[in-house]
This record gives sequence, structure tokens and C-alpha cells, in this order.
Amino acid sequence: MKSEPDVYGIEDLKRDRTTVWDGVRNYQARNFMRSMTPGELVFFYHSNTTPPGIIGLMKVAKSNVDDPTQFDAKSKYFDPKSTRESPRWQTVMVEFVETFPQIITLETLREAFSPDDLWVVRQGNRLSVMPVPEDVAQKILTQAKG
DNA sequence: GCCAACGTTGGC
DNA sequence: GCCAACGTTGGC
Repeated sequence: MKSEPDVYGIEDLKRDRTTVWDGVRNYQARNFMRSMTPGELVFFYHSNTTPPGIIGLMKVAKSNVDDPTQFDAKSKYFDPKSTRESPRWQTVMVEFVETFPQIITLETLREAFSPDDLWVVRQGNRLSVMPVPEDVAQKILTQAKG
């Protein structure tokens, strides 16, 4: 899952311990979050920063959470088509696990993985939530420890 | 700051 | 249902 550190970074999550991952307004990303289950591990990716890359690890604390910002008329994520009875936007609550000793940069990821295996290395990729195959995840975790 | 990629919107 | 216009994302 991606976030811009200027907006909400891993240090913010470390401080807060948990957060509701709100503001996602892309159906494909939402669908991936709908499929998440408690305890599932999630990489935290810092976007729009130098260098961009995977900065740490979190886990799903609660799944199938209605994004509260969709009901908030003052929020930039307000969705007038959403109702309390049938909300459109679900997200997850995530919990901080660890910050990696150093960022695994997008450049490093591009050297190690193909765009078919790790979508974040796809050119022009804008999806903010995406799946990571188990074997790819294991390699990334190994890299993070080394 | 630039711009490619691409999702969304809305006229027809 | 098509597609041009527009807005946003995000690497560089």
C-alpha cells in the first residue's frame, strides 16, 4: 500500500500504532482491500519522495471497515453517492509492525523483480493498493533484513 | 516543474 | 456505448 510520507508516512503510523487507511477512491484498489483479512502482512510504500520505495511493514488489524471520509461533507473524499445503508468505500485498519533499516528503493525492486510479479515496478503504475505474491514477499523480507 | 499514464466524467 | 476532455498520480 502506497502513501506519500509528506501526507502520511511510516513515522506517523509508528506514532499512531494503528490507522484507518482512508481516502482510497479507486475501485480496483478498494477491491483488493476488501479481500484482506486480519493478520495479513502489508508492505508500506513511500511514494512521491526521494527515493521512492518500500519502507516498512504493517499488518491488517481490522478488515471491512467503512471509510468514514465518504460520509464527511467537509472531507475531500466525501462521496455524495454513498449512504450509511449502502456505503461504497471499504478499507482496512492497519497496525505498525516495523520500519526497515533502510528503504528498498523502486530502483532495487526493478532490478530484482519483473512487472508481472510486482506491479509497483510497472511503468506508469498508479494503483495504490496491489497484491504481492508470497514468494516475492519472502524475497523482499529477506532483502529487508540484509 | 514536467509530463506520461490512466481513471473518471459527461456530452452526444 | 463511445470517446474527448479533464484531473490525478507519481517518477524523474
